[in-house]
Amino acid sequence: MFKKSEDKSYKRTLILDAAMKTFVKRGYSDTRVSEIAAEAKVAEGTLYNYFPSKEEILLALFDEKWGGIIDEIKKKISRLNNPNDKLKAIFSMVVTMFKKDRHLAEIFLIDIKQSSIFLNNYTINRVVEFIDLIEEILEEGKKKGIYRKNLDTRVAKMVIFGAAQGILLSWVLNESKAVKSRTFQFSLFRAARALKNIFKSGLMEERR
Amino acid sequence: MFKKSEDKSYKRTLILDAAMKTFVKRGYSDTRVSEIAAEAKVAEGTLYNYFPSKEEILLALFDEKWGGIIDEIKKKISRLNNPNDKLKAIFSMVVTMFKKDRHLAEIFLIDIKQSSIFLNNYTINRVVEFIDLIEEILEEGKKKGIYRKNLDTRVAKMVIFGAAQGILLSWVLNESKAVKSRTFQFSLFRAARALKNIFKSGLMEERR
Amino acid sequence: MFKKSEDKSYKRTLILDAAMKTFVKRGYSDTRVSEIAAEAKVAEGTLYNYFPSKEEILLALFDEKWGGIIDEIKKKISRLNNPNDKLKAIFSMVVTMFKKDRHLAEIFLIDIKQSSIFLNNYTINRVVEFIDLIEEILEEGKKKGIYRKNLDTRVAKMVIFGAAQGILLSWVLNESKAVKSRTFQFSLFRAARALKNIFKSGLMEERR
Amino acid sequence: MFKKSEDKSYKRTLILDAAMKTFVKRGYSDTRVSEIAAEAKVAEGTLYNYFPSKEEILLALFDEKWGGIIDEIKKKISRLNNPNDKLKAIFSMVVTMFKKDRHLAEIFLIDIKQSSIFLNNYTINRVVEFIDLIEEILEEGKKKGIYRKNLDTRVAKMVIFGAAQGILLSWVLNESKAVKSRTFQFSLFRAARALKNIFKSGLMEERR
DNA sequence: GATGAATGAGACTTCATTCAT
DNA sequence: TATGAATGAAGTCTCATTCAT
Repeated sequence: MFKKSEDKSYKRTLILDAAMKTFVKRGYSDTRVSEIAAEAKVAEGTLYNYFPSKEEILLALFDEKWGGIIDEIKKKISRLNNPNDKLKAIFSMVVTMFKKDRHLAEIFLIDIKQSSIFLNNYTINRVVEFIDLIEEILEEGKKKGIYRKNLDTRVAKMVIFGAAQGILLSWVLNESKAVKSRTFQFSLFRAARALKNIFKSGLMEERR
Repeated sequence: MFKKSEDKSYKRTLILDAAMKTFVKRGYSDTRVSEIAAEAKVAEGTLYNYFPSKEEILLALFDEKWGGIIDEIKKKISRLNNPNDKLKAIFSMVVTMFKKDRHLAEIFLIDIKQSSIFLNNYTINRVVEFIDLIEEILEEGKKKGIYRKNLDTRVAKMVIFGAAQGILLSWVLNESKAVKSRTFQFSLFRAARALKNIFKSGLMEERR
Repeated sequence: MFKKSEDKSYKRTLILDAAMKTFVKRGYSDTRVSEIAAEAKVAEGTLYNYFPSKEEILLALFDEKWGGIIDEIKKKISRLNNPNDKLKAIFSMVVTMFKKDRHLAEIFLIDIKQSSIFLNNYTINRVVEFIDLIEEILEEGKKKGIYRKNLDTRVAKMVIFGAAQGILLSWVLNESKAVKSRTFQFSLFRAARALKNIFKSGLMEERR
Repeated sequence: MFKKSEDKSYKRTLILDAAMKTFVKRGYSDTRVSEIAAEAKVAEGTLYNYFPSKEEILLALFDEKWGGIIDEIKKKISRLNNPNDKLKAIFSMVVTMFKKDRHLAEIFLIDIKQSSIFLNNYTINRVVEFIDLIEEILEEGKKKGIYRKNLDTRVAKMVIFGAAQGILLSWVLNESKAVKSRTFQFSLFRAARALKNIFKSGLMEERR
């Protein structure tokens, strides 16, 4: 009762959350509409009162969940000057948000290449937007003499993005306990700190 | 004719190559058995003379293609001493192989998390094996005083693995031309060199 | 307000009219209950306060709209003696009514054979009643020596009924403009006159 | 075995025949794909090896069954001169064909107005083609002084077409035994002869 | 009574797998 | 062994009907 009146799109959110959970767990193609419905605790038909198709659920998911993050990130870093602080702010926000909304982390990992849904679709652009944002910061840092003159920013942005994905993957798999290995055992915050160090100083021991 | 008699599993290879190409292009779930058959230029029924199911094709693929790489990598780095050289050798081999077999690069990108096929399955272990190989090298480097004492190797290995994935993604997307953006414009070799620099010295300008 | 209180079954009529319009436009099976509700400007649930099911709406429609016509026709021709006048009266009434209520014409065209609803159902009997009425008139005309002795009345009634359907179809299609062809271009009254001539004298030039 | 090799599109024909039977019995929208499959004694999936959708089955049906008749009719009447003979030939062929292929008669009765499939679709043109063919013959008859000068050919063609439909409807319903009434009891050939008489001399007793 | 969101049975269609040739 | 038509389980989606408000 309470929740319902609190937000007239309560069910819509329920469905999006359920979809996110299942898309991430099994992948888009292997997720059954019936699974999303069961997870959301509504009838299958109800999904179609809120979204015209399974595909539109995925697109809405990207648009609303992921798009929101980017907008927040952009607002935040616009108030910062130092490129280092900006990158740090980005990671800090991403990590914080992911800690808050576990499934958000997982959407970061959905394979953006495979599905033809994404290509020729503006949704992927929100991801590209994020990636290009990193490149801008790196370029700015080069101009200000903070980053190496010979830093290849086009490569670096993918490295940073990939690295972030890799860490999240570890974290997600670690908690899902699906894989038992030394590989996956760490806290997200500790990982973010380690990541910062790697990009700050590389892997090498300080030369004297 | 000739080829056929040369190797009694000629068709098997044909099918595996076709499967790799299509799995990578459309993802495992979105690939139709008929597509694999068409790509391999055999009848659908023929596939089932060589593999008991579609899933087994994927497993064989990982096992033979990817597994082969790991074995080669292990052999190669066992002859090296310096951890830096080992990492460099790994990347060099991966890059070279990917240049040679374009689709191999793409399999690297198949979402290893999504498919429930992979979890609870020994196949993922070949990937984990690769990732853990990196950790071993990093640990060795720490012991030898080459890498920072405070390097979190569990994080670092995922960062390196993710970074490699990110670069490959750029490369693959770049050539598919599906996405137009500053994001994806570079050669694989240049990228590998840039990656090395990032991990060697970080992003920062050398302090004097 | 006024209309509402004027007739406690005001909504019932609204719904029947809306149903007729949509059944005719799209056919019974392809008409959605939601379309009827929208056309009637009531909520879907409201329909079920007046009719127990979609099917019952169709049956009520036939019964009340079509049945009314037949009753009127029967009353009218009971006051006539000459079979020719009777047939003429029938056509005249049908044409006049169709001009007044466009959709009534269309219901005449609903395929009475297709829907299993109609078979084993008394509704079709109102149509059969109409058809048999024609036969009775023809038989009467034969007895009175007005129609040919060798006229096969069982065939003739279907011919007349079919002819009337054909003309209405032309008229309806003509106005819907859906089909562009010489086929469909004429006024209903002119058509009725032509129909009369055909049945009066056949197609042939008068022999002298 | 035998049948199969006799015609490589044996199954296709089976399916078309089954579809015709069921479409006619229940109407297009109320026919389930599973019913067609059952009638054809093949699996549901098999239908989709021959037709891309249920709708395409209907279109193929019209095109091949109905289209074939029109072509044959056109060829036949092109060898005749007298408009009366032409009309007679048309009816004779239609009747003969319908006697041979019972279901063909029924397709003649499928509601050509309801389904939006037919409008804006060339299929309906085959029906219109048939109807216009009648008009041409009537016009020719007028020019040659065989038919009445004041015959409205646009009306007459619909009357003739409607009449033919009416007769076929009687015949079909008669055999289906679904409706018990004096209405439907006659042989097709006798009906055709009666039809000819009606159009030749009208309903009226010969005036002396 | 009126509403329209929720429901779920059942429709069309896909596609991995089988099997007769 | 190779083929590809046939199969049918299972998927996505529709829509008549119900029911809480």
